[in-house]
Parts: sequence; structure tokens; C-alpha cells
Amino acid sequence: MGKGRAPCCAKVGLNKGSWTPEEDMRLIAYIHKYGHPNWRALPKQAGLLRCGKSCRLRWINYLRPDLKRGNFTAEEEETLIKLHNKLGNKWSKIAASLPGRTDNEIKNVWNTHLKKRVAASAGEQKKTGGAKSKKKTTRVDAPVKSASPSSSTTTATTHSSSGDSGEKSNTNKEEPEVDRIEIPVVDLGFDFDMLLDTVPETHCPSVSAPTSPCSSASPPCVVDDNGLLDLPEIDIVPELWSIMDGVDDGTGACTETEQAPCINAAPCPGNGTEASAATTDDGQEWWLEDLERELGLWGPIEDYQYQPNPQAQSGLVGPPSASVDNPVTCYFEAGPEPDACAAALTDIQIDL
DNA sequence: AATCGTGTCAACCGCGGGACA
DNA sequence: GTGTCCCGCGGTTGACACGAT
Repeated sequence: MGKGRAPCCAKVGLNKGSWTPEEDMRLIAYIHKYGHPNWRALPKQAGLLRCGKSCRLRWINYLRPDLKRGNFTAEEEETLIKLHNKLGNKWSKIAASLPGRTDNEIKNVWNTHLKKRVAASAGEQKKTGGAKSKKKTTRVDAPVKSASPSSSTTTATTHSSSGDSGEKSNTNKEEPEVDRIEIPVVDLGFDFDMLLDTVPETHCPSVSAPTSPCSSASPPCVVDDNGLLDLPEIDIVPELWSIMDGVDDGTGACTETEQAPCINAAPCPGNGTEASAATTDDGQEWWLEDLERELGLWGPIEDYQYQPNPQAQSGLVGPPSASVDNPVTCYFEAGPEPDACAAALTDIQIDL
């Protein structure tokens, strides 16, 4: 402890709190393309006003492609209870036995539902002599709301990133037991690589030959003036990066690893990112689409009406504006039909 | 309809451990 | 052998949603 630890984001003026869709997409797009060989350097390279820690957390707990979203199944809960009996609060170890679940999620589920349930169950056993098996007979009386993650047969827990509003109704999963959702490859008409086009060039790793199968459309770090989605460039005072650089290694320049983020290895197998499966052509297609579904990007088009607002302000720095003012937010919130979405996005440039 | 209380969960914080120079 | 850096873990918090009154 206290080994000259770097100040966290709060101390150097970086963003904190909830992630905006823009930030999410930026992070997704970046990791999708370059992986995350160095969390600390990632925000800078991706043009994110976040600390590496925050990016890592967001990725691990929310954006990772292999996350199993939705309610815990009865089996998972059973496993969790058993493992907790055995391991205690070793959430990461428990998470290792529950594929697709994060330690954070497991911790939350335990603290909010299972702990009470187990306690209640234990109390009941005491009362009744405790001879009953611990089969999940207490589910019904668990003091949880119907939409709680533990009630696997009810409404799915959602993990929308579109702010915290309206998230409970967006992404219902009918089959929480499914480990992997098989999603047919669909041409979205939207390439995540276009997001990377907006990564500030100076912050871009100099990768000469992106190997991302999804990068067919555009080379990295080239701002396309032809109407590709322009995420707002972040107006970051140079001092901020200086601070971070100073915190990093003092060079301020990309290190070797930063220069060549593990494209081939990306997203860095064995690094806690199980996204390695996504490095294959199919895998990338799969998880991006899966993520889009989870984020509510798929759905009816009726409500999707983007109205460019010239006075719209960037949602990246500062409070996110209403979705109608922000195509990216709109993209996340409205569940646009792919073509329409792409069309809308390509028509729009977000200005600071 | 408004207010209050509770539950949920994403995100933050601080620390420890391992890797590396 | 030592110091530094980064990653990951576990505990905690704050904002939000929703149900009850």
C-alpha cells in the first residue's frame, strides 16, 4: 500500500460517475480494435476523459462481450451459495466458477438477495428443526422485487448503458439460461471502426495494419469527412494529459506496448478479458451484435426520430444531452433499425 | 398526485500482490 | 534486493427506480 500510488481521476479532473453512451462506444470501439494492453494508457489513446481504472471497471463489469446478462438462474444462485459457503467473500474466485458473471455482479446479488435468503433459510431451518434440504424453496419469499436479478423467471435485469433512465424496460431476456445468445450476423450498416476515426490522432496508437476484421471500411485514426459518425472530440487541456503522463511513466509518449496494442492478442487473453473469443472474425461480429442487443440498439424504429440540434452540446463532457440532441445517445436509447441508424449517424456530426 | 422508504446496482475507493526495471 | 508501476480485489457509496402510504 501507498507505493506512490497515482492519483485517481478525481484528483486530476477526469470524468467520474456514470458513463455516457459516447464514452461506452468509444471504449468499446477502441478495445474492439486495439485491445487493452495497458489500461492506464488506454483512456488517452481512446480519447476518453477517464482514468484507466474506470475504463477497466466499465469494461470488465459491463461492456465485456462475454458477459452473461440478465437474471441469475437458479443453478447459478445455487452455485453461488455453495461457493460462498466454501470460499467466503472471494468474489473473484466465485466469479471464476460462474462464467459470464462478474465479481461485482455476484457481490451485488449476494448482498442484495442471497444473503438474506440464506439467512432466512437458516432461521427457518432452526425453527423447523433444520432437517429440510436446502433446495431453493425460499425463492418465493425472498424479499425482492419482481424485477430483481435473483428472480430468474421474471423480468430480466438489464444493463443498459443509456444512462440510468428507462433501463429497466429496454433489454428483456427471455431465456436467461442461455450461456451465449446466438445472434445471426446482420449487417448493421454501422461500423464501430468509424468511432475510432474520431479518436484524436495524437492519441491514437500508431498501428499500421489493423487486423480487425471489422475494420474494412476505414483505416484507423483517419477522420472521415464524408459523414461518418463524429463523436465529439474531447477538449482536454494538455496539462491533463501531462498529469496523467507524469503519473504514468513520465514520458508522455506511447510506450512500445502502447504503440502496438495487442491487436493479435487483443483483447489480451489471460488478462482477465475473456474477449479473446471476440478476436476471431465471427467472434467480433458476435459480441458486438450481442452488445448492441443488450444495449437496446435493436428494436422498432417507430420512435427513432433524430432531430439534429445545432445547439446540441456534447454529451461526452458534461451531462449527456437528450437523445434527440445526440445521435449516439439516440443510437443507444432508441434501438434504431440498423440502416436508419447508420443513415442518421452518417448525416450527423456532433460539435462541441 | 405527492411523498417517503426501500431495494438495486453501477461505480468509486483504497489496498495488496505481482511484474518489472 | 529495492522501488515503482499496474492490475485486480473487496468493501462501500450514491443515484435511481419502484412500491407503499
